[in-house]
Amino acid sequence: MAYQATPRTERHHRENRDRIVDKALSLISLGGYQSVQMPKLAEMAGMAVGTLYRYFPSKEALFDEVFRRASQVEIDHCMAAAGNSSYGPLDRLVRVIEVFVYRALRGPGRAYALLIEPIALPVQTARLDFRRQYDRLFVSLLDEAIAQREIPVQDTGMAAQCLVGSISEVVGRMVAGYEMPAEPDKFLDQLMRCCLRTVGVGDADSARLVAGMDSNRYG
Amino acid sequence: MAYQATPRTERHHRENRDRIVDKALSLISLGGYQSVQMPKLAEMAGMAVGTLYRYFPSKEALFDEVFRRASQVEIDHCMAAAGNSSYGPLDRLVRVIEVFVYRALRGPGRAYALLIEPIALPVQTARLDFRRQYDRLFVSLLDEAIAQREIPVQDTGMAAQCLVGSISEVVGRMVAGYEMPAEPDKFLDQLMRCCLRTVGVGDADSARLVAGMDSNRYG
Amino acid sequence: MAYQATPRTERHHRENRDRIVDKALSLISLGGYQSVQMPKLAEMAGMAVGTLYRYFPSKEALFDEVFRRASQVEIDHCMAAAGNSSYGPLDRLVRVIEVFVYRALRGPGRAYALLIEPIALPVQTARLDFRRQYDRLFVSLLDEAIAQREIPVQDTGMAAQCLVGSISEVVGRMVAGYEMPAEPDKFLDQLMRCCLRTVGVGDADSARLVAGMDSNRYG
Amino acid sequence: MAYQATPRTERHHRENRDRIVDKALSLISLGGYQSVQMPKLAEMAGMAVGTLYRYFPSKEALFDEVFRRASQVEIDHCMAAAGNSSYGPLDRLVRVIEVFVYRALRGPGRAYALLIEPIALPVQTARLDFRRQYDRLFVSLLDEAIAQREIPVQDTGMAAQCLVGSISEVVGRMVAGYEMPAEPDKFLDQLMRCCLRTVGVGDADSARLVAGMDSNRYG
DNA sequence: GATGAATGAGCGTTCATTCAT
DNA sequence: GATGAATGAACGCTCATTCAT
Repeated sequence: MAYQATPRTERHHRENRDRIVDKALSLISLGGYQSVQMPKLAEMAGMAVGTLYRYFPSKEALFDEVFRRASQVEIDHCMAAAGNSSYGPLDRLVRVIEVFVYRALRGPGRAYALLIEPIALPVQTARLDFRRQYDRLFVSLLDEAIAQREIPVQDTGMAAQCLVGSISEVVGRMVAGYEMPAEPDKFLDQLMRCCLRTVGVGDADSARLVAGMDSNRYG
Repeated sequence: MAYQATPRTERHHRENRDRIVDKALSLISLGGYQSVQMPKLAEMAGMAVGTLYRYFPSKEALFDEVFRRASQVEIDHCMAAAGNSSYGPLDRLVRVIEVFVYRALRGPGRAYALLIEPIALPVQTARLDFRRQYDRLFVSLLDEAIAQREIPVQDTGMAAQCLVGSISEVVGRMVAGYEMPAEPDKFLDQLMRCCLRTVGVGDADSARLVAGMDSNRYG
Repeated sequence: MAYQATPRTERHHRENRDRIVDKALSLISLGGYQSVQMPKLAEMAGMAVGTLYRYFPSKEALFDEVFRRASQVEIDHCMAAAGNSSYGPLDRLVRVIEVFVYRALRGPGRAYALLIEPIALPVQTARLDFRRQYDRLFVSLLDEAIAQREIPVQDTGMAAQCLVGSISEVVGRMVAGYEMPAEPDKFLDQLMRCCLRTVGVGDADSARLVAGMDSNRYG
Repeated sequence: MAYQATPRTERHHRENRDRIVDKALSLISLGGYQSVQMPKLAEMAGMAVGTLYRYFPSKEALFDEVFRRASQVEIDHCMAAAGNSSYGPLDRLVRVIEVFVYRALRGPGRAYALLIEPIALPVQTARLDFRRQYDRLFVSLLDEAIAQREIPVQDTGMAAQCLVGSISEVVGRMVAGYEMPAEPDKFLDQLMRCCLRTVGVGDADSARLVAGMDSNRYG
């Protein structure tokens, strides 16, 4: 056999790395970053402490990776929602926000860790990157919406940041208190109207956009 | 002796307490909450470790005080901007946002600590309180603006949270990177337009509102 | 007035000293030696911490004094019981043991502190002195009993130590657990028989000696 | 390889644990429980502080183990002396007391720590257990002696406590002062007579029982 | 490559004692 | 003589990291 993309050791290595990240994310989702202790994590991942350090030079580097991976999963879900080109850009923006919010509500521990939980400064950079990815997603949708004259001309970079900030603030406050809103749909509806106003869509037009939302679609 | 508001011991006590809080805030502004170690702080404040504990029962209690004091200064500035009743509610909202942003830009370390710096959970509560005070301020201005038909009827609680989130996000990203925007005035102008759109003010009307802004007024 | 045994300052000094010792004994009786903290004690005694150190050079010295005074009170009660010369020496021995046991049962915290509570080594010396005083009391009663042929000739020093040990052990176990025996009178009766056997009095003769016991006599 | 009772790591672990306990007992024997400080102990045991905590979850747990081990050695010696069924129960009682006393005289530091040294309350429980084991040993011998009509019917539980108290008191005073009696044999003889009287054996009969004692037998 | 026992600097906190006022 | 704020050495304990096997 001439070609072997992933020889046994390499696959093994990747599997171990994945297992570490997985278990770390589990711990973080349950008890936050500070609940992760290297010996405990090693045991959960079925390996020795020293082995952890073959895969990650430090706890911080591990957290960075965990953070980036978990973020990427969120981003991917939102990208998927944004990518369905059979809808207009504003409809897709609405879908993205829906996905963001509903996923946060269903995995509040993870959302808390990604959005607001205290973490070492260097990892904060990753959090900023995470948010910047949302920016880019929003910017592209807003630029498209402007091109199609669905919303007025505006500084889309700034608008995107405001969207990220608004959604994070509202969702973050909820998950920080581990309280779910009494009527999630109505709550989301109000948040959505604010977000749409932020990009120049009046409440009259919002009504049509949010009409088709169905919370059961999102996992 | 007719007047002795603060006898020597009382003044001394307050001065020590203030010095501790000051030094702690300095440390926090430079290296974040986690960089504050009681022995180090004691040395900086020119006293023994035990003395720290005469003033604060625990590190956590100290952080709480530091946070609340610093927050209160910010809130007070914004309240002052909101209180000038010779202007309409929207004008005052614009002034509050201006103050919020300019103060953050001039004291980025402090703003970072107040807005986004990782911190122990119990102090997070104080941070939430801090944000809720902004909420209340915004809600009262927005309710007034609705009553005067300056903005459309809306969920002002949600709008207030979105304002806090938007401003915090935008300002926080700046101070997290310790980068100042190239053109602060133009930058603030864009942020203001977003905030105003969020509460239902179109860009056409924004122009008038932001016209009178003068960044030199704020310290 | 030519003679003044206790000038004002001296009386004041003694009163302060007494108050310190009293309060310390209260604290000890409630929470043990380790519950005594100098600042707390100073407050209870209505004086400053520094003043405590004008009366006692160290905490240990204070404990020593407290221990000796409290011991002396116990010893005095037992001496009183031993001193009533209208009874025979064995009757008086029985009375002394009764007093010892009943007082311990009524003030278990104090008894625990005097008999078994862990304490700094130098104060242990005072505890040994305390026990030696009981020795002497027992020795004198036993010598008298031998002279009157109520008990056989024996090493009364050794017998006295065994009495102190037996009573302390039995009482100490009770107060250590803060459990009172279900039937104190019967319990004391059994202990008394053991003690009397130890000095050579058979159970037949014990019966007569313990007959007149009345627990209501002792405070 | 047919036999490997203790693989290297296990043996190593046990050796370390033993070394810690040994060093702790040395420190205790010299300076008492309160003289044991974890950093100091770690140094003496040739390991880091953290390593101590791999073997014992807390200082208290360590003390508990040290106390129980040292106690068990004493108990075992006494049990051995009690178990030689070729002698009658009273003879064996005498042997047990002999062993108790002689061992205390030869290791006064250890005896002091086990019997009277001040110690944290939780470990006091272990000390009480230690004494209760002696109780049980004495009770079984006394019950047997009553069955064989060697001693009169009596409350053997109470008698056992009195024996433990008497012996501890007498031995404890000696070791507390680190003074050895001038004539150990005669001293033991007197103590023995007291103990025997306590269980109802007159001095006349004691003489026979103590006749065969030989202090050189005990280590 | 994997192991996991060992490390030790560092933490927050306590409290008997001191000494300037 | 009295004060009580200040002291600071010492405590038990943690846990990310290392390295001999």
